[in-house]
Amino acid sequence: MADSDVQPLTDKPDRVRTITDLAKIAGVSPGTVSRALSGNSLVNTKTRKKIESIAREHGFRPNQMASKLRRQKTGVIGVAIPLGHDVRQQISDTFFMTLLGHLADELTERGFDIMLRRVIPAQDEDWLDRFIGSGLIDGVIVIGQSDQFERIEDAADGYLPMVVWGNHQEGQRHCVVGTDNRLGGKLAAEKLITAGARNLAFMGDTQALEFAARFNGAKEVSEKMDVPIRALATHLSPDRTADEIAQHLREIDGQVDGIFAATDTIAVTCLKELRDRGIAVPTQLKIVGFDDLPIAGQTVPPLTTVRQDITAGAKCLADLLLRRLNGEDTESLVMPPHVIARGSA
Amino acid sequence: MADSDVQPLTDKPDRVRTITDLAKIAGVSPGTVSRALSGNSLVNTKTRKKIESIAREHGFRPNQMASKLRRQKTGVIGVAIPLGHDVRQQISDTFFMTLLGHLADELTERGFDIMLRRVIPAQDEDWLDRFIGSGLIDGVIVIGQSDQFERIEDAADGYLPMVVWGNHQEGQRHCVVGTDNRLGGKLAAEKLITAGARNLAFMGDTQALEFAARFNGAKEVSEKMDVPIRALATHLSPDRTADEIAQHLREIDGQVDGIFAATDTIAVTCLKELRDRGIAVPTQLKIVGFDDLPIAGQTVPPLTTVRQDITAGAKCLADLLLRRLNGEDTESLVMPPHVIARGSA
DNA sequence: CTGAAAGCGCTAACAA
DNA sequence: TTGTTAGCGCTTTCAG
Repeated sequence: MADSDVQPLTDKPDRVRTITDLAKIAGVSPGTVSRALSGNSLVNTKTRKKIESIAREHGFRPNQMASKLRRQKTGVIGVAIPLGHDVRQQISDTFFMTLLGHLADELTERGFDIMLRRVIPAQDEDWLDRFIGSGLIDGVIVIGQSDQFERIEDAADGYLPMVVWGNHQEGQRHCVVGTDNRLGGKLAAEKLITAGARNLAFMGDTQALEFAARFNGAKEVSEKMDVPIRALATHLSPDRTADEIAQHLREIDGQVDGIFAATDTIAVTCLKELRDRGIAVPTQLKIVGFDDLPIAGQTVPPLTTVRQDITAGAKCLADLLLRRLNGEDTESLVMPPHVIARGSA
Repeated sequence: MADSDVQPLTDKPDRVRTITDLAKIAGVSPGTVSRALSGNSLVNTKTRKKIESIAREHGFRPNQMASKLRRQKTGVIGVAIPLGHDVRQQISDTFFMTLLGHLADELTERGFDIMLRRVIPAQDEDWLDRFIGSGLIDGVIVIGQSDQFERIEDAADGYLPMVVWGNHQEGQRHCVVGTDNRLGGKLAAEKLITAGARNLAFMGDTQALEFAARFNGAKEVSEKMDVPIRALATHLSPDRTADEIAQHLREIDGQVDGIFAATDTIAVTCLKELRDRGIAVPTQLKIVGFDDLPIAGQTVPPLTTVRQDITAGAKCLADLLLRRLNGEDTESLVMPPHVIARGSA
């Protein structure tokens, strides 16, 4: 007689939360409810209809956590964005966010949910294994290798369903999708030199693998053509980057006549800075970017850049991951970059 | 003698997957392992050290799904992006993705994971209740009301831990964070008129609540100032939008001298189109955007726009959600917009 | 301080 | 076709 007659006001009395509640109301066993609601198994049509209608009536939603635990399948893909070489680089980086957007479209399309995790490797050595071993996800997509190449390699040895967006290196063990950055760098340098530049600078953070490859490609061409090229370090942190770039441009004033920017974002900032300082592009200084973000077509002059196909990249990441989820040991995929010639070089 | 002596080659013999495996090795009970690893409970220091070292040695990671199920807390925040009024609008929309990025930063900072879900309400009536009732998340942030205002209202009645990015309406029941779109619209129209425009057009999809409010604000000012304003519909789908805008600009040629673009993205496209057609901004035609995306400062002429503080917005969303997670029934938060005067008006 | 035991809510054999 | 039962791997009383 203690509290059985006290109707708690906060709870609706007939709230059906579990499959067992529902089973009681329907006068069947929990197993039958489970089968009826999951659709595939063999259940009498009449029983199923009844159960479905009761479920609808009471707004019943099965607890996915329990289901996932039991079935040992989550239907969730983890997406990790390691912020390694520059802790201040935010997840809000344009290229990565755009890729993430397309990835979300692709994975949703195929019925997967996405668990997004921003990771700062410096603060958490074990980030990848922890994510993989968490039991929360069926597979993982890593967006950007940052400075975590070795850690990713290690994880790949014992874990198949992982695909990485990034740079490809001869003989690497993890499955990567990305643009041929080295080739992209070559194309950029060629474009600048063809356009008449005779003293080049690369602007970007060469600690990041992909950027380093772009620089190396450009360097190869420069050396062959006997044109000097220097590297100017920038950081991706959006608040400091503009100042750094301005600083660099001041230092190289008059010496350099061709800039290869590691990303369109950097290129656009250069463009603006040069305009402010009254330096004409492309007559006095030529610029080539990388990525071909939507903004590239909108600047003045429009940015000549090396295109990465983000949409195709996202599709490939999803495709390969799904195949790996099925046990296939897929090859990496390196996509060819293309120069988009606009007005800046 | 059946299979106990058969060592399966696919499994490492000493793989420790469960807390029970670990307990056996350590010679303690599973309960003790759980306590030792979760840190908070009272366990003999020596026992704890031993368990921790065995765990490390075998690379043990506790299964989070099981833990979450048992504790009835997930540590996961759902982020839903409804794509209602325009199915073709991709999740890759710049403003939303930027907001998502900052949100990810905020929530990660506070120890939450993020479950991202792109939703097409037209295909799934029940999207919000399903997400909420899934047992997968502790709370939900909806980015953009799209055309789902009523559904969100309904869900809010029975579910506290939800915060929405969007427009605020007098007397609404769900907790929203957003910019005062109506005021923003007023400011934009005032700016255009002050700059000398005498015939305005609003460019954007007025089916979306937020955009409608921006338009209405602008209309209020126009009417008071006796300046005509017309609405030109666009869609957010990135591939079609440019053509639509070009079409509109052709139609209004010579009649309109001030454009209020619903977003910076639209404004930038206008700018480019006008430049291609040799129409001078701001002399012949003035333009004001909305959002103040990074790109706004980089165009030629730099875009005059109405600023929404995305970073602050993300912080607020996270703050309010956390307070709601603690049972507090928080108020909505409407942030004031600011005109950023640059060159286009 | 530690062990035993009872579930979190669901699914999948195995029986009936 | 349906009910029963035994867990998925973890946490948390309750005893000791």
